[in-house]
Amino acid sequence: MNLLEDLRWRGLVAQSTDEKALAQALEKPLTLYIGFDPTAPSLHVGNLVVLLVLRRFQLAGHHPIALVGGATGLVGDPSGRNEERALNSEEIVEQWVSRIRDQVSKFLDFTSTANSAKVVNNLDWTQPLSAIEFLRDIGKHFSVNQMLAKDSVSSRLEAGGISYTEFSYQVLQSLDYLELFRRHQCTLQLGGSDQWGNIVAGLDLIRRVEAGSAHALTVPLLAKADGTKFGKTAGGSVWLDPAMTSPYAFYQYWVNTEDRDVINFLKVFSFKTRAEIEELEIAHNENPGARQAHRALARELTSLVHDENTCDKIEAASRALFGQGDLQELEEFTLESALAQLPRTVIDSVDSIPTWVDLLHACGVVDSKSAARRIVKEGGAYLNNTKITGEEFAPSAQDFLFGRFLILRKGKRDLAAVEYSKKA
RNA sequence: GGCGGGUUGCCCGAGCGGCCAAUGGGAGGGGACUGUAAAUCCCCCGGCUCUGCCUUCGAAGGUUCAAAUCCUUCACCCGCCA
Repeated sequence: MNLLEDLRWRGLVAQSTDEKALAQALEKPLTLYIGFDPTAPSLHVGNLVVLLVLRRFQLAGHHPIALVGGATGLVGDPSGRNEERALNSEEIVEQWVSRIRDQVSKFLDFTSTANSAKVVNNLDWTQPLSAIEFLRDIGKHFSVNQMLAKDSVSSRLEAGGISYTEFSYQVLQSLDYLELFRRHQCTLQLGGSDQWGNIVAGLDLIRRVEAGSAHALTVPLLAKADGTKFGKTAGGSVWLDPAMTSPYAFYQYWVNTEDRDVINFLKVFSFKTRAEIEELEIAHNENPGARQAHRALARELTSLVHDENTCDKIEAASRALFGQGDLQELEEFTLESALAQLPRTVIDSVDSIPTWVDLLHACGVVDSKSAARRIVKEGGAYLNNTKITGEEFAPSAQDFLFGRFLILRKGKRDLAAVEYSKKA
């Protein structure tokens, strides 16, 4: 199965320019790129879809370029939005660019001699360009009629308007493609399906300016079976940055995937072969309760985005904390490393231990003490896996496992840890 | 520029002087059932030093014993006419 067939099987192809031409071009190594605009300090799992497609291309022998939009991030892409974006300051964008550059780099191979990856920043060629040059050399090739016809623009015109700034976005992105075509013979741009218009605009520019031909391939927006947005939880996006979404929470996000999504997610995110995934599908259908496919998905992604060692610890933690076994029977070391993955708070005295409500709040699991009290009232409060009642309940010194730890649980799966540690 | 309508809790949306922390839906949370799944059913859903107190209904003032509800000014949005 070749790359394109594999992508199609995984449901990763939304639209492309002439299929035959693209398939033919892919027979030899080519250079391709994807852009990521710095709209946040970190990428999230939604960005992962297309980033991993870039990785798939590299694994298939092609030359990947990850473009970080230091320039486009200052302008704002109107695609898929019905409101004008608030502009971020240059300092913020610059900071985000460097963080996202590091993040993106983790997924690509820069050591390969045959097809090493590159990371570029479009500010490098946009910055030196004067407004007059931009208007004369680039702007002249764009027809406003066509620009207005793009979905991203026309839908905004109906929805109340668009600034000249965002209207110009497609020109900047086209310039990127042209630059990469010139500098690196880049002849394929990937992107989410909402990027189709921007990508095609780039193809036109390349054709006009360089009389060159290049390709476009878009990846569908990932849909969940229940119709809700992929990659969001109650707390917001699931980020790749471990400081923004803990590796434990990241792992849990995948383990909690709905049954009817799990096989699809494996296709989209996993680098397992078709045969391996089909095997997991059979296992899953035979015994969904075992969650084999879920665990495989969570394991692979956590190892990839974080690292294997962290993933091992999280798995051990999950087994320990969600297992049927008695917490008292766990080894201290296992418990300690399990708890290290959880939101936690430290107390330095067992003379007057705060109430369960205060401790849960201190761990940051709930926003307010009222919320914590509500949990107790509703019967969803646990200390060391034992249900507690009474809003005033406070743990006692004997409750500390190994004299050091308390495990707080809210509901079925929301855990937090309290550690007793004397002040030095 | 003129006239009219709007701005309510995370979102949508009722309320139009006291019975309003504010109807209803969605999202979210807890419970039951399960499998750390879905669906379903029940419950909760501003905060706190919690039989009470504090802060919320675009912003700031005002009328009143009492305002999300009335008046004034300001900001933003949306219609109709120019």
